[in-house]
Amino acid sequence: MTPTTLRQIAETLGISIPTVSKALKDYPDVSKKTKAMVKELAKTLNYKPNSFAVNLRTKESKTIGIIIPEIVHHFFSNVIKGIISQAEKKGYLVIILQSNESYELEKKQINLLIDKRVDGILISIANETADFKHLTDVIDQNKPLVMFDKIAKIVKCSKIIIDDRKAAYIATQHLIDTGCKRIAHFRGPLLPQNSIDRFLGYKKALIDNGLSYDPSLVYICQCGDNSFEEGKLNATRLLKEHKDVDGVFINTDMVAIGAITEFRKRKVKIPEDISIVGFSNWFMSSAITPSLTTIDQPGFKIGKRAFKQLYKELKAVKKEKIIIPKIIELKTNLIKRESTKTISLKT
Amino acid sequence: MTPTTLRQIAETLGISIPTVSKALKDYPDVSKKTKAMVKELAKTLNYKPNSFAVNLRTKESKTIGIIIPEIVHHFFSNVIKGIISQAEKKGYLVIILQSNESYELEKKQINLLIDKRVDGILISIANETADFKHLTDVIDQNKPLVMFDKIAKIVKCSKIIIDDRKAAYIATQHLIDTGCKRIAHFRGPLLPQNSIDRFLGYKKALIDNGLSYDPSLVYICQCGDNSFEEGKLNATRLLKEHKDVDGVFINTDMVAIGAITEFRKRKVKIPEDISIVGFSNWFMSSAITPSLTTIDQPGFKIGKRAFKQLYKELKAVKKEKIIIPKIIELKTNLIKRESTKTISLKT
DNA sequence: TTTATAATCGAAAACGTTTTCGAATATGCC
DNA sequence: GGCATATTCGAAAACGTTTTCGATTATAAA
Repeated sequence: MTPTTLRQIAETLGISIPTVSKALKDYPDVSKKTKAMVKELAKTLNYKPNSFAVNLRTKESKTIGIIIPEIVHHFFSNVIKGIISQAEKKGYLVIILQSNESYELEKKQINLLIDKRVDGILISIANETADFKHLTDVIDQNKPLVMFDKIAKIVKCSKIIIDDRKAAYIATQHLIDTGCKRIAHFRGPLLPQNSIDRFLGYKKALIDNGLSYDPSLVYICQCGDNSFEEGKLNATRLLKEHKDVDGVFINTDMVAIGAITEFRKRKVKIPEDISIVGFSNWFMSSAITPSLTTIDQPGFKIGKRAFKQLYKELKAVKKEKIIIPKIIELKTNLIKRESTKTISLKT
Repeated sequence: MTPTTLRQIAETLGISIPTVSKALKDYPDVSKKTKAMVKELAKTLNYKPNSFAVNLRTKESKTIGIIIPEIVHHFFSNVIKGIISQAEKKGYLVIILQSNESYELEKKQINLLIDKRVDGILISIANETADFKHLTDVIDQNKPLVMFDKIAKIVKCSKIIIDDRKAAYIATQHLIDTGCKRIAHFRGPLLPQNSIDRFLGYKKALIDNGLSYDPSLVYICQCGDNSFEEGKLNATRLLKEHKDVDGVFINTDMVAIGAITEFRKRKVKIPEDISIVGFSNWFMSSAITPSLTTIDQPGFKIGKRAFKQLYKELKAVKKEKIIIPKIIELKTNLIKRESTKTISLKT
C-alpha cells in the first residue's frame, strides 16, 4: 500500500541502504551482481525515490515557478506552453501563479514560490509594479530569476524580450508607407516598459518621416486591461475628436479588434478610411474581417528561451559560478493583412 | 546567506529545537514568554520552514497537479485560472502539464506528478485516451483524482461536468424554434465523451421535433484539433454536399467561427441562409460579425468546483475516511446572438 | 606465502522538521 | 510543608534519501 523505500529493498535483499541507493544510481563501487539484483527488485516493487527526501538531501526541488499577469491570454498561454515544453525536457516541473497585474499579489506570489523553495523563477511583471525589492531579494538569495516580456530594466537579471520600440517603429512606418498622413496611437498603460517602448517607436517613426507628433492623438489605455471594450471606447472617442485620422497603431491586437468592430459598426471603412496595425499577432487576428495587419510576437519561442536561460543559470548556481545576466532579444515580424492598404510603389 | 533553520534559533536562544518548533505553531505547552521570544527572533531572522523537510515529515506537499490537453485554449486557461484561484486560498500550489491530446504523454505526465508526490491530481483527459489504467492506478494509491470536462465515465472518481447532451439539445432546439428545418452538425472527435454527448443531444432534439436524423449531415472533425481551419473545411464541404441546410450546430466556438468566416466569404448570409449555434461561449464569439449564438460553458467555475472537490477529498484522505465519488453538474446557458434568427412567436 | 592493490560494501552523519512522551519545575490547596 | 495537579520543556525517534570514508574481502603481484 505505502510506497516502496530503499530500506524495504535493502532488508529483503539483506544488504545495506546505501548500497541499494548506489546500485540504483550506477555507482562504480557496487558489483554488477548486486546492481542487477537491486534493479530487478526495485522494478518489481515499483520503487520511486521519495522526492521529499531527495529534495531535502540535495537541496533542490527540480521545480520552477512562473508568475504572469494573466493566464487567460493568448500570448501568455503560449509563453507558458513554451516554458513547460522546455522544462519537461530537462526534468523540471512548473508551478504557475498569476499576479492579476497587481503589485501586492505579485509580491505574495514571489514569497509563495520562495517558501516552496523552487529552484528558480520566471516572471513577467505586473503593470502596477514600480518597486522591485521583492525581485532583487530573490536574486540576492542567489536564486535564478529571469524576466520576459514585461521587464524592469533596473533589475540585474537575464531578460527575454523583443525590441518593442523597433517593432512599433516598423508598424508605424508601414502605415506611413501605405499612405497614412495622420496617425493615432492607442497605447497601453503608463508603467510597463513595453507599452512605453511601443509608444516611443511610434513617435520616432512619425518624426523621422517628417510628420508632426501630436500628443492628442495618443489615447491612453482607459480600463487598464487591454480589452476588447477598450478598443471600442477609444475608437468612439477618436472618431469624435479627430475626424482627419487615417491610420492607427494599436498597442495590442485585442484592443485593435475592439476598435475594428467599432469602426465597422460606424461604417468607417478599413483600410480605405482608416488603416490599422495591431501588435502581438494574436491568432484571431487572421480570422476577423478585415484581417489585421500586426506585429508577430513569438510567445512560444519566448517561453522556450526564457526557460533555457533559467536552466543555464540553475546549472551555474549549482557549480557555484556567478551568473552573468544576459539580455536576449527575439525577432518580430510585420504581418501584412487586410487592415492596411497594399504598399504603394515608390516612384 | 543560507536560510535560517530551527536549530539556529534554538541555539541562539539556548533552548531546544522542538520547543522552537512548537512555539512557532502555538502549541499549548510552550510558555507565553518563550513563544514571544522565539517568534520575534524568527521574524528578525526571516525564518521560513524548509518545505522539503516539512513535506518529508508530514508526507504532503501542499501541491496538486493539473493535466489538460492544451494550454493555449480559452476554455482550459479559464479552468486553470479557476483552479489556481481556489487552490491559492487553501495554500496549495499548482503544477501544470499538458497532454497534447496524446495518451502516451498523458500517462507520462501522470507518472511525473506521482513521482513528485503531489497530493492530488485534476485532469481533463486526452481525446486519444481509451485505456484508463494510469488513472485507476492513481486512485488505487489512494491519491485523490478529480476529472473535469473531458471525463471517463468508467473511472470511479469525482467529476465536474456540464450536461453536454442537454446543452446540445437546447442549442438544436433553438435552431428549430427559430425556423430551421434541415440542421447539420459539425461534431468533435470520436472518443471524447462530451463530443459524443453533444452529438446525441443534437440527434435527440431532431427526433423529438419530428425532423429526420440524417447521418450525412454530421461532419466529423477532420484535423482533430477543433481548429478554425476545421470550421472552414467543413463549411466548404457542407456547401458542396448539402445546399438545403439552413442551420448548423457546431461542437465548439472556434470551429464555428471558422465556419462563419468561410460562409461569409462565399456570400452565404447568416442567419438568413444558415443559422449557426456554437458551443463554449468563447469570449471572441461576442466580438465577431455576426456575433455567435452559443452555449456558455463556465470554465472558471468548473475550475473552482474541481479544486473544491479535490480539496474535500484531500482532507478525507488525511482523516483516513473513504472518498465517495461525486458527480457535479454545472449549469450552462444558451446565449442568443446574431448568428440565429430572433425567435418566432408561437401561435 | 606475503604484500600491495583493487573491488565491494556499510556505518555514520547529514538534510530540517514534527510529534510523542516522560521529566522537571512551578503552582495551588490543605 | 506536603501533596496533587499544571505548566513547561527537551530527548528521542522518525520521515527517506545521499555521500563520505573507513573496513573488509578478493585479486594480483612478488
